[in-house]
Amino acid sequence: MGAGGQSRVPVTLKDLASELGIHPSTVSRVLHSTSDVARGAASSATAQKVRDLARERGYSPDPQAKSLRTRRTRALGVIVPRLSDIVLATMYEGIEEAAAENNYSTFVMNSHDSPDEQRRKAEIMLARRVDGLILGDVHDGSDLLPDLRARHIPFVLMNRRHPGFPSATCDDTVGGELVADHLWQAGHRRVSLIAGEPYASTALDRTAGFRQRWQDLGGELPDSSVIWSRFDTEGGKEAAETIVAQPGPVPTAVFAVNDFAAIGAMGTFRAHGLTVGQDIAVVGFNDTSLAAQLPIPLSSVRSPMFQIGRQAMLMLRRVINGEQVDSVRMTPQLFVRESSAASPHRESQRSLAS
Amino acid sequence: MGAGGQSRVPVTLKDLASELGIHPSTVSRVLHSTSDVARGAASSATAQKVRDLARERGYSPDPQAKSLRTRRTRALGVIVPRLSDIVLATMYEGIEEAAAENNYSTFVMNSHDSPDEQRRKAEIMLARRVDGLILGDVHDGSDLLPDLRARHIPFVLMNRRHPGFPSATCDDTVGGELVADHLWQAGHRRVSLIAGEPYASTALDRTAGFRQRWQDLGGELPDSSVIWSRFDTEGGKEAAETIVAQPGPVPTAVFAVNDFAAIGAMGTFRAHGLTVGQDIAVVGFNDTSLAAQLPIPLSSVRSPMFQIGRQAMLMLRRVINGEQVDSVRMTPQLFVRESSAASPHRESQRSLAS
DNA sequence: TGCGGTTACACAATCGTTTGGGTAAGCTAC
DNA sequence: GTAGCTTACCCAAACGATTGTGTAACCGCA
Repeated sequence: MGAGGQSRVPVTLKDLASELGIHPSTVSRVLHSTSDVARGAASSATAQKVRDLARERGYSPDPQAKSLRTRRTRALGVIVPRLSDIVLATMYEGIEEAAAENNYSTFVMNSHDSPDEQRRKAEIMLARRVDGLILGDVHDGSDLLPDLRARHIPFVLMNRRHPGFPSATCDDTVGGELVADHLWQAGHRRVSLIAGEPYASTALDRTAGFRQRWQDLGGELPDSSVIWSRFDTEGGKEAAETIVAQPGPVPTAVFAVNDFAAIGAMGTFRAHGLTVGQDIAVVGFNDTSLAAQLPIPLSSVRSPMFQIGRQAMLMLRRVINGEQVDSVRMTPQLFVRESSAASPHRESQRSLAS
Repeated sequence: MGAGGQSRVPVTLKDLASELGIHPSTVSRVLHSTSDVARGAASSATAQKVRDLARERGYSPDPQAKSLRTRRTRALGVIVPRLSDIVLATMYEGIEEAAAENNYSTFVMNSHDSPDEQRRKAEIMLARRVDGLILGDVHDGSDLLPDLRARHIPFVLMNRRHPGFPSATCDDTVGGELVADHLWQAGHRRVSLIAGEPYASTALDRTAGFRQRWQDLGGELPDSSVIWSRFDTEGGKEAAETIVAQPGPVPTAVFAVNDFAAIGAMGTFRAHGLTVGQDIAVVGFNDTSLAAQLPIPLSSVRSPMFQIGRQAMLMLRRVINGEQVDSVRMTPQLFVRESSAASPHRESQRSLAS
């Protein structure tokens, strides 16, 4: 039987009203009024009877009818490249938690990082009349954003930022700087970057942060040492192949802007006879739950993914309520593990066995 | 601007009707009729004018108004333990694809594998008046299921099955058998299982399938060699600690019913000086994208996660339409990689260095 | 006694669709 | 010429909530 008792056809305001011999509008006002005294709507005795009966019958207002009248659905649309990316999935968990706390529900869709799909999915969400959108897959120079703004649609960005629009992100620039400091202090001088997708602000900022700090420290980072790649293991693998195939000595350290790319790269290095953590240092980004658990634990920059999701939802709520909001950039933290704990070998001019 | 042209306040049937000087109901019938001749509702000339104007104004019917009238929301509820589990996230991608193809939208929520939360989230979904539920987190002996059935709520199970209810799953029993065959043929005789959570049919079936086949082959598998654990890396790590701490020789092979548990276990074995793939074979389950890319590539049973998600959605659609459906169990496939490619050492009675 | 002010409700319109039932006009058939 | 059938529409009642505007009844008070 449980708490619900809800039958197939839900009970309506009218049902409650006729059972109590009063008008539906009175029931509505009682159940609706935030203050516990139903302000001028009903006597406290009636109010109590209404509330008791509502509870007993398991009344829950029909959201469709409510939305029709109020023009608010209390539903949000979330668009991410793919939910099977644990980074976005974790952010979504933050969104869901904050949404549930605020009586919002969320639709999620995958755009596979394709601008066309992104637009299509956004239109589907809007056709559903969501109250606002959280976009987790903005591309550099997207034309969807100004479009949405022109149509006065409430939205915020998540994970990736875009100038002129509110976003909840990790401070990726700082994240890149942390890695530069760490590798420099460990004595590395010859490094390569697995830089991610050039249309994503995460990749751009992490790379830029690293590069700027590295150069400030006196390091060199030629363009050829910055390899753009996909964010997954396959992308990291390919980038690592490129790195080992380049003329000259192999770098003593590699910074991959994503843990999965880092894992892919580790596999490749190992296949080429390099021991990660000894012959070559590897640092990832996001500190996904896997990083610390890998056979060779991976150094990684922890970004507060769950909190970013929460923030994004809370920001969107404020945008929906017509408030002005500022972007937030949450501070990351570097966790150094075995994959980059050692200093580079002296005889680091060694070339590959293969 | 763009394809939409949709302004802030969407255009309604009445808008179109008054602009054409006809009645809203006529417009509705024209836009509604599936056959391209609007059956008796309007002349083909009028019908064409209606369709043209609808397209031009970017009309899209208000789903709330429609639902209010039709008592169907074309929304589905999906409940999973957690979306940051790539297995469930991948299944969800399958659901989303199939849902989009059928003009359904989906709400997803995380239950964290807690029966209380599962029930709470289900009630939230039902309060939203979803047309049906996909449950990806059923526990053995759940009382929610009969409850939902008594309330005539359409639902299907996904990933985990439960006797008497329709589900889309991997054939986990076969999966376990595949691993037993593989390890037996490779010459292993002393194995341990990292068996997962005992309330999940996935864990139970994979374990049972392995165990049955192993015994059929003439192997022994004492209860003490079956370690129940969480599905994540941490769980795998702890289970592996238990295994190496047990009296007697370390097993030559370990089957973890989940890739993440397998990865955690690999880390532990390595920390104990065992080389995975040489001193100890490890096999995982699900063949997540990571498995093949690990520094030591992980043997794993591939379950068609995406297809399971698709199937679940298609089954639910049929349940919603009042059809009778049977459970589907999709066939898994074993991929043997370095982590279990070698045969056990001769002098496998060796004990740990630590 | 009568007046103004509250209290405690009821009434009805409205949101945007869908859908069962009209009905007027035109045509066919006899 | 009219019965009967189509064609091409219109009308109005829902669906379940919210909300602006009545309005009786009652109270206090002069």
